[in-house]
Amino acid sequence: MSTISKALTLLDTISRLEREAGLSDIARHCALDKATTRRFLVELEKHGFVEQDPETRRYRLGGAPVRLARIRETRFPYLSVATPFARELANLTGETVHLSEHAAGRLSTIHVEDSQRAHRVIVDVGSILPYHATASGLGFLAFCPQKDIDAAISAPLQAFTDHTLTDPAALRQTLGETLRRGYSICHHGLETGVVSVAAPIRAPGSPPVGAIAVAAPSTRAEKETVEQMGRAAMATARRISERLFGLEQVAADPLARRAG
Amino acid sequence: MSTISKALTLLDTISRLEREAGLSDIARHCALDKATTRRFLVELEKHGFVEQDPETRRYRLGGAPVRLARIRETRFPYLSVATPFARELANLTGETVHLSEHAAGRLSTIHVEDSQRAHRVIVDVGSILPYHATASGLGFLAFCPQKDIDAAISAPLQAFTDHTLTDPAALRQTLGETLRRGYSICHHGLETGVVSVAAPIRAPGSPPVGAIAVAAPSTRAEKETVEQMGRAAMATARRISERLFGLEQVAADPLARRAG
DNA sequence: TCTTTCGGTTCAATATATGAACCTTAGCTT
DNA sequence: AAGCTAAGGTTCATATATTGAACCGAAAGA
Repeated sequence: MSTISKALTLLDTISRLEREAGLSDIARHCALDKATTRRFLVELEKHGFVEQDPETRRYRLGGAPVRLARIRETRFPYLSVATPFARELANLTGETVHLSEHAAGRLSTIHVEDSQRAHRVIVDVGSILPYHATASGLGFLAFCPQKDIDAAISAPLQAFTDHTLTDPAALRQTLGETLRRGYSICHHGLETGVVSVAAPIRAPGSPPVGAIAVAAPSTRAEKETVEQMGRAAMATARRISERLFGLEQVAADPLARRAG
Repeated sequence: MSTISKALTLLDTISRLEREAGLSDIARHCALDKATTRRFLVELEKHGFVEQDPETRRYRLGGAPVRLARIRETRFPYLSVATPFARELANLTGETVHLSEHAAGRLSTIHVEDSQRAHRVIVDVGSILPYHATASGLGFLAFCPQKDIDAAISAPLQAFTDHTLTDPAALRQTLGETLRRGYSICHHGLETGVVSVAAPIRAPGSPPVGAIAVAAPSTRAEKETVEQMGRAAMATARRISERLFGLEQVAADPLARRAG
């Protein structure tokens, strides 16, 4: 194992510890020699990734990641990361795939991979996806904190078709099912003749950052096909989430584990 | 130099690049061998600190720091505590406010609240603030122990403009004035046409953790305005410090700790 | 008081990092 | 289309950084 890997694993271990820890403690947790642990800590401290409390001599996570995270946020390449996965999912399912981002309290389409088929669903880049009437919206909302769900449901729920879910109680039940299932299903919610499935792109400790959805004409959407697409969307969303936020945290998330 | 340091320096270099960069580019920037650079990148990628775009094969900052930064924030909520105060200060002054954190021996910008005006100062998140050439740097350094001041002044002092303070004696005098005044003033230190003021965010018994600064175009920076902004920055910094560390400790005599 | 454990250090043994040379592919010039 | 350049990536003998048992002094328990 490379030195870099060992050091970054140590950093990860420190980040997982509930409280600041001493040298011997950290060495034990990482199964590393005390001398090695110390050298790693000193190097990491030089670069601000860990801090040592001058009084207790215990070590804690440093401030350097904050700067990196802020830079990352300003350049957040959500689109370029997710696009290849979306294309893959489009190739796999043969249906139109679209990617949405949560911003300004709304879910908006930021990328579309069109199905290759002549008879296909068209989704416009830039279109707003209502929470209650799209698979993306449901898949996103189901994994949000309760207060966000309450806020979304307390808003007026427009009926786009006669299948659109507008009853708060029914909506809550659907969200519960979605949460348990790991992906959402929406029949004719926004437009008749369209069935879609979606799964959230999830951030550790935050609401999801967006969703990825597959939309198919209902003539091609038998129960089994819908389930296959849903599972594929969920797997793709999971892979995107892992790429965006790191493997460990997503894997450690209890909800994600339950879903996977 | 240790492998860890080299790898973390590489990471830092990547974070500074304007755009995603290719392998050879990064190797050149870091003055490292291409093979070494590649191995570092692979290791860093394994841990999510860098990402490689599968299409362009270029490398960029990864998502792992986001997770670490979140953890850091839950334990030491500097950013989330200070941001509302920064916004308030920006509203009050009508000028761009930026917040910096001290880590790895450098002061880096971790948050910016832009002025609402069309003619305003632009500050990039992630940028490094030299001690001798920015209000943030001066405001931070003035409240550090003497040995830190000596260390900072003994380093080469680059002249960014013809107003940049590069004379050690003049710098020491400015730091003394800053300490007595409670906030720093910097005219055209890093860039001509910009005047800024800053005050340190202080931790009891330790050097400051960072600084908060107001930056204005010099056309709007008359003496009285600068003094107003300085006092406002100082008051804001004090309130942030109090929120982070509690009232009593921050209120204690600052100079008593200079020996530290 | 004695014992254990702590943070931290040393240095010979050794595992790991290194980089010149290499390969393949992509894009540009002639 | 041939020829050139520079890209990303790989190999392996050499060189160097990493390793950890043994060590130290201090402090916390017994």
